[in-house]
Amino acid sequence: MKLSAAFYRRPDVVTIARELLGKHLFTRIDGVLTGGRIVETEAYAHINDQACHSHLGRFTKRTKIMYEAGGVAYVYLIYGRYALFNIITNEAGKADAVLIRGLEPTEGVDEMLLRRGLMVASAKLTAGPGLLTQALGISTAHYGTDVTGDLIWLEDRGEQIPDEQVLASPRVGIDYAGADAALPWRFRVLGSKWTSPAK
DNA sequence: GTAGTGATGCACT
DNA sequence: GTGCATCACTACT
Repeated sequence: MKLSAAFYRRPDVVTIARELLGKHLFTRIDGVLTGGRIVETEAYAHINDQACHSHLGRFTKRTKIMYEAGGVAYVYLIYGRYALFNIITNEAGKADAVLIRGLEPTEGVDEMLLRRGLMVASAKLTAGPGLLTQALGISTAHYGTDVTGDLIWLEDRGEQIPDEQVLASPRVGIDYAGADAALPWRFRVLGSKWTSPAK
């Protein structure tokens, strides 16, 4: 079952990030279906969280889309090379987001290998947020794409990840956020080799 | 361990 | 308008 806009428009972004584990993310880019099971996410909240691009009402061209109602993609370029894929949550004007960091490939693995320039499927295929976007064909061109549409969407396949298989830990690479960097808003499925390699 | 990449945002004219 | 510091990362040694 495809996740509806109502799923994303709930107020608690941390809960949404937790619930996205075990859901499936699909893209149909250039007519090719690719996708997999989400095994790692991070929550970013617009209030009380300096790590979030939209914190304290920062409203710029880049973060504009975060102020839309939940259910659209926020894709942005980092370090000049890599696209990172976020899903906007909460209602319009409340700029929360969930970053998708880890994906276990299930559909269109051959196409993903092609996009990544690899010969065999390994953890390298989607090991890291910048690589899974490459594998799925997501780029900054998909900034603002509706994630309940036919280009990029998420599905609930009835799988629940039990709490004892979920690891909550501090987020990655956001030391600049000071004390907020310690918030345990990164969620991973324990034991998956498809979670990102970063500390 | 370190190099590399370029859009972005802000300070300054 | 120009300049430049910053960055939620990956590839390579």
